[in-house]
Amino acid sequence: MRVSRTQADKNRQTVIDVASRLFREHGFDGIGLKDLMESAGLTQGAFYKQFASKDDLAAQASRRALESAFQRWSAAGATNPQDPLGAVIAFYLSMEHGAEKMEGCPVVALGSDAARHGADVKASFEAGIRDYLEMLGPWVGEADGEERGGKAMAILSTMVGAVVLSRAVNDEQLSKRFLQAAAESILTGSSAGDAQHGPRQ
Amino acid sequence: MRVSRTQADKNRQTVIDVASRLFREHGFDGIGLKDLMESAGLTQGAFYKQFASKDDLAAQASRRALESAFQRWSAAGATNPQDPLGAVIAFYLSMEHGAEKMEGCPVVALGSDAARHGADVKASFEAGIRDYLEMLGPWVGEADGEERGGKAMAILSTMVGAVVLSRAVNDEQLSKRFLQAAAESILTGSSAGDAQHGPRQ
DNA sequence: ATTATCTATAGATCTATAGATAATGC
DNA sequence: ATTATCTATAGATCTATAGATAATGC
Repeated sequence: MRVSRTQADKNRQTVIDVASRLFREHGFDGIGLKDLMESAGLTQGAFYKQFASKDDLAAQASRRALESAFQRWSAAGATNPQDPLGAVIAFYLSMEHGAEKMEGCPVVALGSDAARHGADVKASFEAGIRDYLEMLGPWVGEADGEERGGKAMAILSTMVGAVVLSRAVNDEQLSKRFLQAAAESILTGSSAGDAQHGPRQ
Repeated sequence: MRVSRTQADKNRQTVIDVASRLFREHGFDGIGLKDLMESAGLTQGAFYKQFASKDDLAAQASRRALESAFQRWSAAGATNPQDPLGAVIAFYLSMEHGAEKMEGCPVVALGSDAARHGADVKASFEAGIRDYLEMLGPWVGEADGEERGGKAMAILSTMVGAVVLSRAVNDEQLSKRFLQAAAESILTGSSAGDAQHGPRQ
């Protein structure tokens, strides 16, 4: 029954990966260790040799989720070096992102949950959020220093809020309008709807 | 043991009120019916004569929470008829609001949870969110119709996102900066930090 | 007679631990 | 000899239901 140390390491990574997705889908309290471990191909009993507690896993899975989201941002930005911010916004503020809770932004999927959890989970979120901000900073096309940081924070707030709101309603049309309004607000730098009234949906 | 019909009605309202606060504090999955009912001064057994299921209560408590939040917006806006938007933002984007999860905005406290729940819970959120938007509409000082609606949606997104982000991190200074950056971004209508670099904290 | 609430409980699930097993690592 | 995983289980808690009780509503 015992496996090699490298295999054990791989198993632990798998658990963290699986948890980073299943927590986003069901919330920290919405899925148990039994289902989590079985989704990773192990049994519940193996859990406590790898993690101190469910909260410990929550913190590690949060970190992993934020890292993976950061890589998606990075990849999206690289598709259009002329306008990386536009590229990130195009995927982040899309209905597709709204639909894929499991792989989507962990701040949206678990932000409300994180606020209720301990310092470890919040530390994971804080580190990931700082990474987001550092990536956004050079893209916001503004002076420097404090102004730039402020603008990046405002943009990130708008993005997160728009997807949270779009996922909390039934009406798909309303969801879409939240995403569009946020994108327009960010890209025009001021108000929404300036450039288009037409049939672009 | 039986109580009058009016008393039973009052009890049901109390359960909904209590749930609207405790769900915001602990999440839908973070508190059980036993604690919920005892906090309302009843026992668990009385629950199912009043509600069809826990999800049913979640939907009703969400509606109640959104209504109560709407009234706070309304009251805040009324304190400064010259600048109701500024007044709402002053309380919404404050550290005090960040601290009071139980009485604060339910979209922030339960947005991630609502996205995972059924159509009833989402209907409650949708109705409340539409109320927010209708209130914001006339305040955003923009043309009319679609533009105004878009701007209201972008502003609401920024507000919700900023408080979600500010609650998900440990560093209080970072929390504050999210709230400030969002407020400045909304009030200047464009970028953040234009008007102030000084010691206003 | 009806019914709002109570006590009690069924049946499932939750986190965490204990002890057995079998393969690794020395 | 150590240890990663397994099976099994303790003890708590969860949602939901059943039946008893006692007051209301007719």
